[in-house]
Amino acid sequence: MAQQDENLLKKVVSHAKEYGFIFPSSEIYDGLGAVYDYGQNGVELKNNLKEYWWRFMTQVQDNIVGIDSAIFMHPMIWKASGHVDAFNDPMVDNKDSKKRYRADVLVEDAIEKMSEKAEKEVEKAKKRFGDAFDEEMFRKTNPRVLEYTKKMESSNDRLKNAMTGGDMEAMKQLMTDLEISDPVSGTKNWTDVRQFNLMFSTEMGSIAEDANKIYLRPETAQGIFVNFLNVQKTGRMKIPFGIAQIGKAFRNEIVARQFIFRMREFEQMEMQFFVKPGEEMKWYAYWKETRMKWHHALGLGDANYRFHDHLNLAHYANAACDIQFNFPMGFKELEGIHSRTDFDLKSHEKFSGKKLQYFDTEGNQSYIPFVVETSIGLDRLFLATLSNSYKEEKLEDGSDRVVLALPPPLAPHKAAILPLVKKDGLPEKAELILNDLKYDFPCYYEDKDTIGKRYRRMDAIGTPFCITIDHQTMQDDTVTLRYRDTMKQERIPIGEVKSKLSEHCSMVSLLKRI
RNA sequence: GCGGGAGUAGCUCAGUUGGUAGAGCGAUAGCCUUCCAAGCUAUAGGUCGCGAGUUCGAACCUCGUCUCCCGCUCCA
Repeated sequence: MAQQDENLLKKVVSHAKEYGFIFPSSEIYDGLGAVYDYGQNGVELKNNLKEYWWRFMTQVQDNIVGIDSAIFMHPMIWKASGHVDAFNDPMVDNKDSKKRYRADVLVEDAIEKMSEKAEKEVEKAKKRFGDAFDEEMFRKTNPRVLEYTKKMESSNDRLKNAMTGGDMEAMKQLMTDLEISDPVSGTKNWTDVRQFNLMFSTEMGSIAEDANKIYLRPETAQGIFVNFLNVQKTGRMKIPFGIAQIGKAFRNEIVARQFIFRMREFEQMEMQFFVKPGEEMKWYAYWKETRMKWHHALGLGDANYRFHDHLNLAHYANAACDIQFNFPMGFKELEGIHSRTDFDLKSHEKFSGKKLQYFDTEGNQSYIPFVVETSIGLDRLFLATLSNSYKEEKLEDGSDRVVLALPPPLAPHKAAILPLVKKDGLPEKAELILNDLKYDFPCYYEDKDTIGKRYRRMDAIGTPFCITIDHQTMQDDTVTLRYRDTMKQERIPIGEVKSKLSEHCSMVSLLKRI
């Protein structure tokens, strides 16, 4: 089973490359790790996925508007958001066990152990002295307990200093002093401690000495938070309301793998929904349900989705879950829904010194709204759609075909216009039909090779319909309409082609299913 | 970053003990063809991932390096 799925991912990767969906970035220079480019078909599919999300959020929901904020933002924003502290991990490897650890976690564990030892001494003494035991005095005077306590305090200080100062040598020294050994190998054979900063940085300003270090945003959400009042005031938005954004984000992943599932440059579709404090759980539940409906409407199979509630909550959240999808690698996070409380707005208020409050005319009071966030990885949605649509079929005549059974509204081309033969005026007739259709639907024209070959090529890029022009067309203005998934054909008048395509391919019909 | 595996045409691969590269499919042009990838002809495309070393001579041997895959690690 796992083997099969592993092969499926491989097949999807090579299919994506072979048919112009996804190419490795900078391929002629051997590629760039965990960065990918979208090709001629990939960009269409991706744009359609964006449209499906954007129209649902900003058009169908009547209290959500969109923005497009810059990737560069004031460095202080990432202090306020907590990313500068939380996105910095000191890592260390044990050379014997080949295991990697977070150095600060190892140190914290060691300190924790010391605390346990000290408590044991106290417990022992308690038993020995019974009622006469003066715990406070014991802690202050017992040499062993004192030593532990002193060492814990100094270690804590050193850890804090090393973390805030980014001093990795001090961190290593602290590990040495605490005699930390690897729980697996038991040895103290460590590599140097190295800082892994998950945010990309660059300098703004062309003179190096004067330049300010700025970050490429690791999430799009902060662009929404810092524009909260701009949008609320200029749009005269009333709570509850939402702000949606689609954009690139960047994370310097230590190991980025599994194709476009985890990339260093990726695209997020985020919506922050601002609500009255105390009502956040109601809206959290609402968005959980609504987002799942949105996914189900795509038709990739309801059983391929599930909720995964977070037990360990991030620093900003009071409730959080993922919508997981059944990827070729198993169920993995596709979308996150978080109740972010007022953490972000409150923090930006503090760091910027500007009020970020909403005046509620009904209650005649102002407050910092609470936020419910939905955040989906566009590239992950792309992978979910692509891998789920990839089908290898054995046909009755024994031949094979590969078909991308994409939801028709998402397909790069809605129809292929195919003259059966390249003579007798068929190509000219086909061109007339193409010219009539191409303003409403992206079409693909092809007059090379046998008709069967052309059908298979269209199957491979997920074109839901093939319109074939034959000799009968010249006589009665009918064409054959071939369905991608069933391979069935029907003959219809040219005049009915448009309504047929609309019926199956329109984004509106998809949106109405939600 | 560590360990293991891999890298030859767009794709799948062959290449015998080292003697300066082949096939099928695909692509392009043309011919032929009335409906599910298989007819005919011609053409293009590779300094064998990259760099060094050994050798008269390296796709093949040695070292380094890059990329990809798997595992560990990390993951808001």
